[in-house]
Amino acid sequence: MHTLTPSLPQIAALIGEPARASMLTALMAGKALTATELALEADISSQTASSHLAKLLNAGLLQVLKQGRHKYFRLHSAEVAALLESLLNLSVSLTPLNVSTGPQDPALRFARVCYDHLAGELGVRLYAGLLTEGLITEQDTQASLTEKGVRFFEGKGCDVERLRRSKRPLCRACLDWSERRHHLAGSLGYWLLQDVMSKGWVTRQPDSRALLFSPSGKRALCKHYPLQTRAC
Amino acid sequence: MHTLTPSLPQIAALIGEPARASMLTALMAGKALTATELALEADISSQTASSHLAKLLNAGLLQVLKQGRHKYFRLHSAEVAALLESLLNLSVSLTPLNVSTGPQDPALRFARVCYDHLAGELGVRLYAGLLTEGLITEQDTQASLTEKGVRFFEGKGCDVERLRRSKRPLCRACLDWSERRHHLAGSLGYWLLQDVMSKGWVTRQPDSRALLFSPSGKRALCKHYPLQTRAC
DNA sequence: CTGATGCTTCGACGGCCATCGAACTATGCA
DNA sequence: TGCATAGTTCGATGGCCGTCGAAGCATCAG
Repeated sequence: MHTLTPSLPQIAALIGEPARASMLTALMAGKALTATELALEADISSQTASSHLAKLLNAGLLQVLKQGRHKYFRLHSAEVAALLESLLNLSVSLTPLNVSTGPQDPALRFARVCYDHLAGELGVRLYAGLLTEGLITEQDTQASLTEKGVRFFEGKGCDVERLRRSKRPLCRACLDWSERRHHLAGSLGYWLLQDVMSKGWVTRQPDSRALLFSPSGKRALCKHYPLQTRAC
Repeated sequence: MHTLTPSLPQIAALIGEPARASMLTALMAGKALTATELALEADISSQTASSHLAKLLNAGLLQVLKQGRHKYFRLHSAEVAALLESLLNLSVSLTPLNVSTGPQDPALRFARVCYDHLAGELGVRLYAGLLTEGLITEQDTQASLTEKGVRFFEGKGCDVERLRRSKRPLCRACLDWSERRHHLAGSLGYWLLQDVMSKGWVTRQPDSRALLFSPSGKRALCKHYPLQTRAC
């Protein structure tokens, strides 16, 4: 429960502590994690983690779900995720271009989860393909589904109208951490990731944001979605 | 110049210090301010302010412009402003509804500048009016100009296509600090404020984010733009 | 040159808070 | 019932950093 109404600098200070920032970015993957998992993620003791998590809860940045002797934490709302995302984007945009960006792990660079949608090289190529096929249009960080795009996704079994009625924006362009180009976020980005996961084309690597594509899954993705070729 | 590439928690920690947060939010008004003005704003000595400003500059959050013996600071980019805005929005949305929100000054509550667009009661009523007239549509924080809206604004002398080509999004719904309802942001929001200011309907109060509408200016605004009535 | 103003650097002080050991409670398993 | 594990509370320690006084540059006015 929130005891004090957190002000802007208080929220920023909470995120400004490296251990807490580690936990929060770990939760960007969208999965709920336990206190010990988060302690490992941040490389701190469980006591310290407990104190941090209490503060984040108290400020309303996290939700908690008790299950037996475990406590599962997740981000409180999409607004919190959006804040973390804009922080991440800013830190990326402030980083000089000559240093290598993002994670080193090739699997992470290739395909990973960003909060709840597809990121990495594959996410960027998919977004670019949707754009060149005229299925979405872009104006800065604001993307919209075209008429053609609506027909395309409904042909894949997506209830676009239902997504549109949800609280989150339908399409958003999210700046990719490692690629520095946009990938698809928003409720449609969420639906898309769910779709390719439900079809078994991809599986989540345990304890990581990385996504593992089977060879056949990768072929299927290329066939059913317009991926831009690597070259460009 | 940026010596180190600031990471996410570093950026957050910079904003998390109350004095620095004061300076940054003061700069949200869009005007460039001198070091002493910012020191006054944050209620700290000039030495301390100098140290804070050096850190913000070094992290790439601010730009500086030397003019004689003065230094004018402003936010480095629209991305920084967007980050501050999402922080502000989150702190508003986390604040319980039973406490009075936003500034006490009635002039500030009525009309003020939010970075570079119109906020306050008038901004909220204008946004609602645009919505009910079908000039814009809204899906969560994503607003778009309708065909009718394009014709409306072009009739007012706005080059919508040019705005669309700018780096910023054309329309954005920005959660109003005092009113807790949306007002119009994005490049169109910027154009609109410039328009009403160039027409002399409103003037900026010196050293404040408040906007002063003359009686005739207010009438003109009501006549030329669809303001929602106070009641709703 | 002289004085005034804007801003910076240096150094010392002080407070806040992240950290972890130790001890404790709560849940699950056999 | 007893042991193991998850999580919390308390207290002591230590480090980081915001703060301002004093002194030092730079710029401008005369």
